Amino acid sequence: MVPSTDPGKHLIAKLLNYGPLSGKEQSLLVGVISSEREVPPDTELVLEDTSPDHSTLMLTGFAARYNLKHDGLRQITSLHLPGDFVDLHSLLMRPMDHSIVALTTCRLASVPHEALKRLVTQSPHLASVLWLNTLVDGGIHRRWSFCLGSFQSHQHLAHLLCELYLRLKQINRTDENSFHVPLTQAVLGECMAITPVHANRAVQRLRASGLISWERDLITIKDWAGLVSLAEFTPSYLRMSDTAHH
Amino acid sequence: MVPSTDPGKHLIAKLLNYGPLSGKEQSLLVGVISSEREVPPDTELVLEDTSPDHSTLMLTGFAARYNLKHDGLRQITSLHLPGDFVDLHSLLMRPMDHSIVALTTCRLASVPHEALKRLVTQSPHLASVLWLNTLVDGGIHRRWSFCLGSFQSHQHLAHLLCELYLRLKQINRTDENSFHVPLTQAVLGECMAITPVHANRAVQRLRASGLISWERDLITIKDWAGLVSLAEFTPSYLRMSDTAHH
DNA sequence: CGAGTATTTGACGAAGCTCAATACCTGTGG
DNA sequence: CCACAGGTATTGAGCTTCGTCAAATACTCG
Repeated sequence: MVPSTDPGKHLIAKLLNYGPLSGKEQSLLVGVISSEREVPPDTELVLEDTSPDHSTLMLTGFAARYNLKHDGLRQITSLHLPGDFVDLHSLLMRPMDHSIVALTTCRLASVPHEALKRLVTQSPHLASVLWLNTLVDGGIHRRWSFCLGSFQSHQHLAHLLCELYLRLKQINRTDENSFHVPLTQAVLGECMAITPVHANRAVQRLRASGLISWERDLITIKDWAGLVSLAEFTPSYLRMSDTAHH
Repeated sequence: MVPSTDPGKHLIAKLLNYGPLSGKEQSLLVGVISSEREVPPDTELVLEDTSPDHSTLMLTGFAARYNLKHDGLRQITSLHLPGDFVDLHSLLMRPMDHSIVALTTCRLASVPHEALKRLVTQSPHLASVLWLNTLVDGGIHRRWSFCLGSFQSHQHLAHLLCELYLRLKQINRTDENSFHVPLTQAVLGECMAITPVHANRAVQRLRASGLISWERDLITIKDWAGLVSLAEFTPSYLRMSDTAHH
């Protein structure tokens, strides 16, 4: 397997949104990234109740945190894109209180906890940047709770698409107003706590409203302002300093 | 106003669950707690889009984080009890992406961000403990998302009661199997994203099942195992080392 | 007692679920 | 090139949970 030219690229880009990082800090951080590997869809990356000794960084693909209900229903509590740590919190908070699964083929890297601990002890600034990274995570969780509680399915889907568009734009995975979301409607339903059938109806409602088009896994936003308005979307919770809001 | 005998008491007790703290670390932390005050119910403690220069610690009472939908609906995304920082994250993540309100009369203390920053720079261990505190917060958010998405109202309420019982027990605010929750059913409904009418039906369903009794603001758990089972409650996400599980 | 708030109850409507069937899409082997 | 298989998307009909609206009861404090 050929290693990525720059495994820390997306991570650094994201962290730079949160504040400046010296060249030294960047190289310290990139220096602890190792064990690059690729996994097929549906690979369980981290299981509930385990205590990993490393954190996993996404290089390519989509992954999700989830919890299972006793009847087998899977509730996805967050989606992860390239540049995201799927389990940075496992550094301090063990064992895991949820599982993590690759939703597509994913290229991953590992960061040993031991190396991370050395890093945050030696550099209070890097520590605060990583802390902030987990805080933004928490902010996204709050927003998902808000959406789960407050929105009807089509509004919720609109919000999810707004969030995904900006997060993908941040890592250069958008093209104009289009982006690829290689997830089934069933998986999106698991994010929004609705059935595949109803997720489909939400998709069709957004299509019919003229706000988006959606063919295969390619989503095109035809009316960003309209989508934002429908979703009551306010991007500040994503902490992107430079988001081009069209 | 008479100051508390020990404003940091509940906070320290909670943090000790996460790991040992030296006497010096404890006194450093307690040392930055100041500006004790009391506010009446419905006081807005922190407003969305503002950037506080201090974090607020709960000494007594109940408070909540919330977001507003455009139609005025208030979605509560977390509840805060004595010993909780309601906005520790505001240290690094500004401006606020949600508001915070006192649900009852609350006694509060402030911790200047400047002092906190000095603390976490000087003591990597205190930094990691405070980081972990925010991570547990995030874990609670994930669990609330899970409950919002997966449970029917009575199960969700059962889960909320399990969580409140343990969190109150941790700060010695329980008596045997009873505890006071001075919140209206309408407010509990805002936590679970259901209407007051439906929240009431959930309460009655739990009463009818014989799992709890509930008079005024006094809730008594008559069958902990049954409540836990109904709620599919697993307390690990609260990170209480010493929780007596009955 | 009386006003204001909180809880409770009932009848009906709406959002989303279940079940079942159908269409579509992609890759595979013949 | 076609037929097929498996997964994904789509559609429809009936059902459940929860919302809406309205009214009645109970509790709290002055």
